[in-house]
Amino acid sequence: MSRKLAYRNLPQLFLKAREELLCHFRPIISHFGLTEQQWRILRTLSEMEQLEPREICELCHILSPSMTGVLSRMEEMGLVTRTRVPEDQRRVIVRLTRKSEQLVSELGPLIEAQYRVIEQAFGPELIRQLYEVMDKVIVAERGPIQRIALPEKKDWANLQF
Amino acid sequence: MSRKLAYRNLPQLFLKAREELLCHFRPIISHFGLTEQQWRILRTLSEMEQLEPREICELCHILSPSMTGVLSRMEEMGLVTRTRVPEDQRRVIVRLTRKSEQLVSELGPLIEAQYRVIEQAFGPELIRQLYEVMDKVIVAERGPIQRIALPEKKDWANLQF
DNA sequence: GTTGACTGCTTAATATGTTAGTGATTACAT
DNA sequence: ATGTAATCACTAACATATTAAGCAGTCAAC
Repeated sequence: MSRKLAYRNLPQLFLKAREELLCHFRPIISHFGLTEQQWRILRTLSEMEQLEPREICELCHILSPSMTGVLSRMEEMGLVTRTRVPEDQRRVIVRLTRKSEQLVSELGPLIEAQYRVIEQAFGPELIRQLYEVMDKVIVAERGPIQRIALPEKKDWANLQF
Repeated sequence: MSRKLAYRNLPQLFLKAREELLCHFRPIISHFGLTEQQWRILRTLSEMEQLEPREICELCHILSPSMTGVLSRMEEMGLVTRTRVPEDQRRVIVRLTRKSEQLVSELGPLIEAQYRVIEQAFGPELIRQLYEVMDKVIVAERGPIQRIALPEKKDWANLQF
């Protein structure tokens, strides 16, 4: 009767490791009145000039329904502009404003400085391993992963005992 | 005029890698009407017999304000019981119910099976490296990490250009 | 025994995550 | 040309994340 699963909770491990890193950047980002998601978008847009919402979703790992709210708040703050594509009325182009370009040019160096501090503390070798392993997990040059068979669905939530 | 930061967005990389893993477990968990957080709690409680909310917060990486809602929903579903500690009226003991113990004993093996499939696809060596690097990031046998100096706060959000 | 600091859980307010579905628009096959 | 499917952004409903603050219970110094 084994009480413990054979495998440690891997997604939870990622969550913890991510927080261990993020806690060193969060103060910087919130210092400028931004959320972490907003900074991801600003950083990405500063490198890509202009993007459409679904491209930003893909690059920043934010789901489309969240993106709607995030972008409209950023538009209200004057951080981005949204313009419809004339040729395709469904699509939208998102760009940085002068204000947010200025913001990125102030914030970017601070983020980089913090990375250097972290690299110093973690050791460059660990950072290198980190990128390496993460890329192996992500790139995933493997075939589609098998999905195990699931038993018939029981509505545990409403099941009486 | 370098447009790109010298460092890749590491927290975002963790987010992506985590999602790459989680997407293989999410269907299993939601098949039983659970959320990912609920499963984290069930799994932890099944290994620890009984825990107090703040301990669950620590172990499952869920903040206290979220925990309140998650636990009360789980209590309503009959997955956990919450009883106050007589000696200290502030504290609470959370336990699994028979129903949720049953649930874990059904769900656990499925999760393990999926882990084996993933280990197969990723290669055992990658999984080993993964645990190794993650632990290095988390254990953090390093001194307190320096915090860079921040410039005077400007309220960019309301700044007019 | 009061006062004051602290602890543990909760509430409040806002932002985002997650799943499902809608409406308008475009692309495509007939 | 026209009906149909696909695409894209958005809305809705609910759960969780995040920060700040509230509130009752405990503990210790006075």
